[in-house]
Amino acid sequence: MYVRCAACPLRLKPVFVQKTEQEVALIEEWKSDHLRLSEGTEFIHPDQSRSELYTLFAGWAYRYKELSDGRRQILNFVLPGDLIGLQSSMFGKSFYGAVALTDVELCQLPRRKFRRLFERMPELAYDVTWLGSRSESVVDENLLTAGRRGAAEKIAALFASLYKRAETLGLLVDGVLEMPLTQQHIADALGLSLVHTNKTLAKLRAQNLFTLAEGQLVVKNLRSMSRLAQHFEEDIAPRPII
Amino acid sequence: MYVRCAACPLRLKPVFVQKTEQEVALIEEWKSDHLRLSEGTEFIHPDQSRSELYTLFAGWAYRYKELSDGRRQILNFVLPGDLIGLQSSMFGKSFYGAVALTDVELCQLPRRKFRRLFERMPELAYDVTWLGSRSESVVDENLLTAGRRGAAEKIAALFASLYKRAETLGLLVDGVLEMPLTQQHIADALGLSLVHTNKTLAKLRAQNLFTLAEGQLVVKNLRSMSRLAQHFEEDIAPRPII
DNA sequence: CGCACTATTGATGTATTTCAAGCCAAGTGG
DNA sequence: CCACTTGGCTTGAAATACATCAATAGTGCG
Repeated sequence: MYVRCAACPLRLKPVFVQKTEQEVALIEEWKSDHLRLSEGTEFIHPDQSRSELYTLFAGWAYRYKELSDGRRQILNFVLPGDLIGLQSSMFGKSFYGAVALTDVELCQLPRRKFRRLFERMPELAYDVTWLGSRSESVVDENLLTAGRRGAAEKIAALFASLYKRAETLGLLVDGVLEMPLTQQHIADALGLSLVHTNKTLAKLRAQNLFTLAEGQLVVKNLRSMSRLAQHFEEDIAPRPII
Repeated sequence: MYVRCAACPLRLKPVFVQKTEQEVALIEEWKSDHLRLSEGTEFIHPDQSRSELYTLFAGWAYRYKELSDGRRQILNFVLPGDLIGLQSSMFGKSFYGAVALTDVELCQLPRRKFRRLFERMPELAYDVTWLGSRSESVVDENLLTAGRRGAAEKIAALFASLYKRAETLGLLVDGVLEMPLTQQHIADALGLSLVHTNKTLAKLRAQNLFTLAEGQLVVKNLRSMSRLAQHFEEDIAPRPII
């Protein structure tokens, strides 16, 4: 059940910076729990203060904010190896919520030990900062998408970006990405209505750049897809994992 | 000309965590230059690697990204005390650009000393991470705005947010905020066209929630403004400054 | 079976963009 | 001094992208 960092299969993937045994031992010392949550569980609540810092070990999640009348914006999707909950660790409360998109496993890193990290484990502290920075760069790109891309470009940019991230993580099986998003999630991530998302998806499918059925995404021509989206950023590798 | 950290007036403001003399000395040791740039200068260039880490000492700036056909999205506005350039310090290159909106002064913090910060000055490293997190939370909110607020709400949210930030910084003079944004900047920050921004501004002015003329913004009813925008976040204080 | 959730499609309404023109103030070169 | 440009702001009209309303259909589930 419990996954020890020393025996962690995720951190062995080539995307990640490989740590020494000693470093891994430090991380293991920090890690306080290995959580398994089922699909749909909200594990960080807006405006509340209970949440810890987590590394997503398996599954997908997303961060979101919403307006008081219910309009919802997904800020970014969280994939294995990503750190989540840094803001609440620093400010004591979270301005966003986070929800498991599939069943997930989370490595819990208690925030009460967070402050001392900077004195005792500077390497790790650096990695936390690095991951926080990368997370911001993802949100930057999503803001560009929401603000300045048209509906078709938005969808293309989202798919291109997820596909590239999944590829770096070795998550593609014969080019197929198991993508647990409903059209409502896609709409909420892109700032579109559900109906318009559906119609734009239909038009895009006709262009034959990708196939998407039953949660299986295959991008057949990543180059054209990226061109359509004007999306040219690659995922950063190697990167740290905690 | 050169502003020594020990004699820095900015850090004395009540918004900021007051540091001990010793801590300030450490910051001063890190600081390598005090730059003065004129309005319009781009001091961080997308995809390039020359930029350092900076604290904005005086003036306004903004971060932006753009698509290859010229569509531009302003990611956030940078006010005195804000840290900028963290991404380039971590990744070696920047995915965004940064431009001075007014004449500005920047405290330059060379990134070659950045890594060692974590070993030698853990307090400072913590503050850097803190400021990085806050920066992300600002972008989060801007993404919510771009994705899910209508035009009038967008403008109201932007003005409410800037006004609140300025207030915490003590930048208001008799309730007047000297705001160096053109309508094009507002449009680019909100994901609107210039024309629609202008027309929406006209409609909003008719509602008498604020006045804006010649770069002087006065929010007459911040409560109503925030309600219209559904913007309820306060700026975080006290906060660190480097 | 009924219920909830997801995808789909057509019709209609509206928000926003684009195009086009004009205005004003400030700067610049003759 | 003027003629001329430039940047920012403003306005109207037309085009379009996107949202909303409404209805249907398939799927899994208690």
